[in-house]
Amino acid sequence: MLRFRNTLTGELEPFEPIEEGRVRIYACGPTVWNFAHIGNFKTFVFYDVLRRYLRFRGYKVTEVMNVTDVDDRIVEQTIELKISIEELTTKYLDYFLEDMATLNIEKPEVMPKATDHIPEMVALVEKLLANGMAYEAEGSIYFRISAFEPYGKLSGKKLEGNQAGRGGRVDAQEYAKADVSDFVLWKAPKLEGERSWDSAIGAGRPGWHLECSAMSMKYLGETFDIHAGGEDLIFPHHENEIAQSEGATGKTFARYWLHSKFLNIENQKMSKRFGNFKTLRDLLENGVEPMAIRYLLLSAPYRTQLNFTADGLDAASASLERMRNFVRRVREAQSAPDGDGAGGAAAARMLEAFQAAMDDDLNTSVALAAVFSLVNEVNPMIDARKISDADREAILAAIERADGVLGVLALGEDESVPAEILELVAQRTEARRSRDFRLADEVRDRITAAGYVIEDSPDGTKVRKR
RNA sequence: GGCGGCGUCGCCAAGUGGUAAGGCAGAGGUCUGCAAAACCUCCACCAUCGGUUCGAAUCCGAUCGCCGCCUCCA
Repeated sequence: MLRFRNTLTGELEPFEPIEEGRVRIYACGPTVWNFAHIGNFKTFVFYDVLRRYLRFRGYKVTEVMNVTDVDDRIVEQTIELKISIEELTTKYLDYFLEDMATLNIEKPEVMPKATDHIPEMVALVEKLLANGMAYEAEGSIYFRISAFEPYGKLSGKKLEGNQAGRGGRVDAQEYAKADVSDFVLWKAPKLEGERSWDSAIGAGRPGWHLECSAMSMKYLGETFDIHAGGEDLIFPHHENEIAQSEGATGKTFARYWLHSKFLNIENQKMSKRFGNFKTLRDLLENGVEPMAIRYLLLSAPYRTQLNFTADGLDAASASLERMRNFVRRVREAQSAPDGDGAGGAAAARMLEAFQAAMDDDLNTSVALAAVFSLVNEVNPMIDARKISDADREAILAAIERADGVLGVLALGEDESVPAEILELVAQRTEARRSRDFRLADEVRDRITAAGYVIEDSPDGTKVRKR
């Protein structure tokens, strides 16, 4: 039985979608004003594993990930650079999509932009104005928290003990509010050159939380299954989404709330101030392979704080290498006609353990351990030539199925070796045959330098990338 | 001030009452012309102190240390 830890209750709950066989997910996406950083991608890889696993479990998945293309930072940035919102956000959205592909993150079914949904947001605000949960002040419109009784149910925060501004993040633009805790739904323009939209509720632009409520309801309905995000969004973002959504519809907004913990870099919070702020591109420039990054990001369960380190990347890379070598060995294993089926049985056990682990709130650490158990069981069988054709197929199918969720092996990738390299391999084989090992080693060094690895085996010399 | 999380092998990291998964790194060995890959063997008194229990890394309390959120950071 698949279970998730629901932030709303703190409990591990059996997952049951509203509609049989289909899951509707809303995942908080990027604000496209800059390059996304590695911490962002911990969360986005989590979303990806979530959707892939739901499909593994037979569900049809509809995931909506919003693209925030208007907010304070974007507005300030465009004014400073004297460019349009479109110019800035299109550029960084493109980079973002590239980065997602680099990390083998599947594209969500819907990626709506906030600026394309202004009418939906305005309609939501009108609804809240009509039922008295929102009010206008100096041209802006605010949500009246005192009008929504369950406020705080997600984050467990009580308004009394909560000191607004304690974290030093008070709204710099000082909007007028009836209560410090109230949040803005619609912002009247305050800055020179600030982009605003004319509407029935006045000229302005949407507040932070509004887009998520409007767009999730549009694409997923007033109540949907899973709402996911980073832990920092629990309060105030998701708390406010609940208030304005449920305040408007009177219905449960999202049923399961899943939040991923942040990562640290070398045991330290990632921050520009500490100089340890890393974008995906920074890492790639330093020669880190993308799949090692993905592997590291999912090597710990999404709800644990991950320590992202250079050593960790090296270890991830080596772990991946072991997995890839295993797949290659299984593929090339000589068929044993009298195999006893132990390989196939091990594959079945792996899938069972893998599913049990993932069923437990997506425990990717244990799921990876299941895969390595298979590696550890089957490798000796390969050495002993006990793998039959049926075993091989079962093992490869099981690995493929698991990697459909993990997405780290790139199984379909072209592994062909260029002719120049094959030529060198032939030269070396010739040198070895004439026992000219000096020359053979020299040639091997050249092959290594070109990024290929030589392996001599009883079945002949093999060469592969990297 | 309010709310919450965490301290497990050199590193990463599972395990939430029955006696420590997995990966990386390391040591020794097999195989190899040498390597590589693979295999075999080895590698943890679970922050500290006290308590509950037949039994605790796991529950309770205290202490020390680290971290997150508290109005626009995933």
